[in-house]
Amino acid sequence: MAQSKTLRPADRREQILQHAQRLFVADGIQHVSTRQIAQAVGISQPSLYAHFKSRDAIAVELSERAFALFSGRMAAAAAAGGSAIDRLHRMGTEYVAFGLEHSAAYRVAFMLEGTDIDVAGHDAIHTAGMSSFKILHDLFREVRGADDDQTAARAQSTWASMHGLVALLLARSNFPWVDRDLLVRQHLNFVCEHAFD
Amino acid sequence: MAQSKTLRPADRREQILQHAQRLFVADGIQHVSTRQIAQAVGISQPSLYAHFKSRDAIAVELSERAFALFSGRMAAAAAAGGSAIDRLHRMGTEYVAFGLEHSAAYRVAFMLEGTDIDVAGHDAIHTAGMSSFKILHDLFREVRGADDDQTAARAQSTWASMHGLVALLLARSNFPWVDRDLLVRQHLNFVCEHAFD
DNA sequence: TTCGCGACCTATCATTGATAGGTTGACAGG
DNA sequence: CCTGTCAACCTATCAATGATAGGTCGCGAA
Repeated sequence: MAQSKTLRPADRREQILQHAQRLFVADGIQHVSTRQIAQAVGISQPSLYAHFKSRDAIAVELSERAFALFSGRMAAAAAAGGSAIDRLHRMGTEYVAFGLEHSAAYRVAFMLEGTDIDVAGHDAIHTAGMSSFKILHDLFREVRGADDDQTAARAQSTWASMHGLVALLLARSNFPWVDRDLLVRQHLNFVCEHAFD
Repeated sequence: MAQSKTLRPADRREQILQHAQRLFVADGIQHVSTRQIAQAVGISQPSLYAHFKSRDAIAVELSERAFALFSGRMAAAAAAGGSAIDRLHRMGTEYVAFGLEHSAAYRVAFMLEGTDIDVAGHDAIHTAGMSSFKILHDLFREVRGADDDQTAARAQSTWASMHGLVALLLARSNFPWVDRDLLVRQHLNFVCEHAFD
């Protein structure tokens, strides 16, 4: 090790997160062991537990950070001008782009099969997800001028459509998809075009 | 054990599958250990390996069986009469109903996060999934009278919308969804209504 | 210079999926 | 009714995993 034997805790923490993120993205969260992470960092496996309560806590922290970004992007997309359909379209674009870019975080937050992580117990992720959905829900309330179950159902349905595209592209990457840009563009157009009918 | 010490292999196999299915549905596939399954059946843990190559092979076999059912239901929905939109609506209804009823199988096939199962290597599931998508794709080809990327994209987009609803309901069952029937009905109406515009 | 805190290590645990090799019950041929 | 073969089953064990216990030693404060 060229580096000094001990590091400031915060720095070591960042170092662990950085290596873990790289490994998670490369191999999938559940295929990365604590020993792999420790080896990449250059410390012993039990030393990880001085910085994180558990293996999943590392994944959760990475997701929390990614979802702070997510919330911001969704809010910005909703706040920017344009018609309601324009705003919805922009939110959808951001949603899909986020899911595909931060696939490891997205999996933890919305496709939590395969980890024991219960998102409900992690406020930062839960809050970011709920507040982002609230932005979407508010848009539907505004346009429809109502706050009933029908309106909520439309918002949830729209979310489901967005999620479905991201989730399928991530989970079945070997499927003979058409060109991804074409698919995403057409899907968003379809979902947004009649969203407020 | 009241039962005879040894069973016909086929019977023991069925017995294992039956108990495994119950446990998988109750606790989630990845939280069920081979020892739990063995104990439920009343045999030793290594004895499972006389009947199945691996733990995941049990989940795969259950999924294969469920997906045989799935293919049949999708084909029947497409073959029944009515307008193109009627047929699409019926397929969507069957799709969502299947996913929610056979959630463990659906997870293995389409949400394979959390297991090491590579569906691509399991022909029965892969074939059932592909053939079911082909039925959907054919419907779009028929209605649009074309077989181009646009048409394929519409079919894939529709699949994504269906999947999204099932996947989110399964993965985020604690979310404050509106009444499930209302949500499903409205989602299907929305997806199908303008599908062929 | 010395002392204490804590970041780090080695050793170890329980649990997991999976394998090796012996044991015994059931059934066929005499 | 014996006897040999086959295989379903068992116990013992493995390697890998996430996690914990307890000792060690470098760094900053006194």
